[in-house]
This record gives sequence, structure tokens and C-alpha cells, in this order.
Amino acid sequence: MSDLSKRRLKMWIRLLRVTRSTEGELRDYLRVSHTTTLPRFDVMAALYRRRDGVTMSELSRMLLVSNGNATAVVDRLEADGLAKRTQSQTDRRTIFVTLTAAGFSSFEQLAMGHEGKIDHIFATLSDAELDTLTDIFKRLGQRTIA
Amino acid sequence: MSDLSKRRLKMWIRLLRVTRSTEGELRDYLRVSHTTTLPRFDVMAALYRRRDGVTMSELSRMLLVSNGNATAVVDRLEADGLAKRTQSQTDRRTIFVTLTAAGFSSFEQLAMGHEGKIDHIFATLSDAELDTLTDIFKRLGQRTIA
DNA sequence: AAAATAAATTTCAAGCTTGAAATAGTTTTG
DNA sequence: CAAAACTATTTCAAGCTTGAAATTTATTTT
Repeated sequence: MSDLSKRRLKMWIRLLRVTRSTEGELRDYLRVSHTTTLPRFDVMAALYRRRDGVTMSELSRMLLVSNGNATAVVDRLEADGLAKRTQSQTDRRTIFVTLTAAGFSSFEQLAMGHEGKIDHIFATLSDAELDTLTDIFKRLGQRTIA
Repeated sequence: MSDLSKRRLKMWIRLLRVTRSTEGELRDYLRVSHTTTLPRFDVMAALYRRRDGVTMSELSRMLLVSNGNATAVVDRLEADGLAKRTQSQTDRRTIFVTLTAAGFSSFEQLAMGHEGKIDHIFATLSDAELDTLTDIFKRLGQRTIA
């Protein structure tokens, strides 16, 4: 186990901890203030960004979750009247998902507080650090998944 | 929504994607090469590092997961003969968890490949970047969770 | 045009995860 | 010392997540 290898591992473990504790705080906020969950928030955020609709496949690719998972979360959002499915006219396999009006305004409520949490959690990062991190993550994210 | 705020959010989204895709690769490796899972690996890694045993509470704090979760994963590892529980002599509420001999050697198999994956995923990070990231994550990890 | 292949989504079982409640044991306090 | 407060773990229901198999529709090949 080379030294470099050891340092990569250490970095990954710390990265994982930051992600988990950030998710924990967001989860707490969503549960306590809005009786909802992070997976639902993530799906709603994706639908909010793409107002004209996203297919189920796009959705699972955007969020890096399995198809089955996307189906389950959208099912629940739909049951709660926050999202709706529409079948494509040109390809009957394809389904577009969008936020309903209720889902749209509900998301805007959630998003404000969410942004506040993120702001607070990462408040200590300097301007330069913020850019450095974003660039590095962008590069890592573009790696082809072997 | 200030510009800084927007940039923090963007950074967080990218961070989340890096974490998710890294976890995805590790999960694939563990499933394909060893028919096991990431949560099991994480628990085994914690037990490997602390050979003289960890209490259930310590375990869930180390991994940032709920108590109930730790119980469930340890249950399954124990059922497979990879971990074992021992009741504390001094405090009958406390339970120490350790790897069995089988669990120990099993983990060493997993860990080699795991390290290789991490090595590969983060191969493009320079020495300086590696240190910068580790330092920043260390600092963020020490934030008191409001 | 039929057959084979591929793509989009859902279904399903098994495992993961949370958070709240229950259980059991320990420590503190009136 | 007994009651109250606290700590460690498990249990449980509900929701999350995966990956494989099934279903339905579209595209490509023969």
C-alpha cells in the first residue's frame, strides 16, 4: 500500500463523512420543518429545474439512482399530488414526469430552507476554495465510469 | 439568492455526484467480485481498524448511521459468521462487536480491491490537490452539527 | 414482414436506513 | 435509598435502494 494510495483512501473517507453529515442535516431540516425526505426533495429539485418534464430514465440518470428507485419515489410523490406522469405521444414506452402546481409551490418552500442549510454548512469555505472544489469535482464527475 | 449562495449549492451538488458515483463503483466491485455490499464493507472496515472491539453506539457514530441500522447490518454479518457480539462485563447494557477470524481474513480480501478502485477513481488528483481536499474535508467534518 | 434486438418502464424480493418507541441497565439526585 | 434521569441496545414500521426479471413498445436485421 503506497503512501499515495493511503492518502487517496484517507481523502475518500473524509469526503464520505462530509457528504453523510451534510445529508444528515438536510434530512433533519426536511423532516422537522416540512415532514418530507431527502429522496423526495432530490426528485422534486430535478423536476423543478426541468419544468417541461423529464423521462423516468433521465431522472434516474440525473440522480444516479436505479430505475426502480425513481419509480418508487415518483409513485409516492404522485400519490401525494406533487408530481404527475404523462405518456409520450411519439413513443408509448416513454413517460414524462412533471411537478404539479402543488408540487411546484411546495418545492419552493423547501428550497429556501435547504439553501440556507447549505449556506451555513459551507460558510467557512473561502471564495477560492469554493472554486477549487467545484472544479475538482467537475473533473472527477466527468471520469468515464469504467 | 446571492451569488455565493448559488456557488455553494453548485459545489454541494457536484460533491454529491462524486460521492454517489464513487459509491456506485465500489458497490459494483463488491457485488461482482465478492457478492457483498457497501454497508457490510463499511462495518467490517470499522471493526478491522478497531480489533479489540467497538460498542454498537461507537459503531453507529463512526459510520454516521442510526443505531437501528448498525444493529441490522451486524445481525447479518453475525448470521454469516463474519462478526460476533460480546456483552461487556462491567456494563451489561454494552455490547462489543468484533470480526471473527473468518471476517478478518474476508475483509483483507475485500480491502485490496477496494483500495485499487479508490486509487483508480482518484488517480487524476495531484499531490497538492489531495492534501488540499483532505484538509478542507477535515475542517468541514469538525463543524459542530447545529 | 417476421424475427431478433434494443429501449423504457415497472415489478419484485431482499437488503438498507431512518426515527420513534420499547427494553434493560446505570447514574444522579432529592 | 428510591425516584428520576440518563444511556445502550433492539425492535418495528415505513420508506429507500438495488439489481434482476418481466412487460411493453420501438428499431434493426434478415
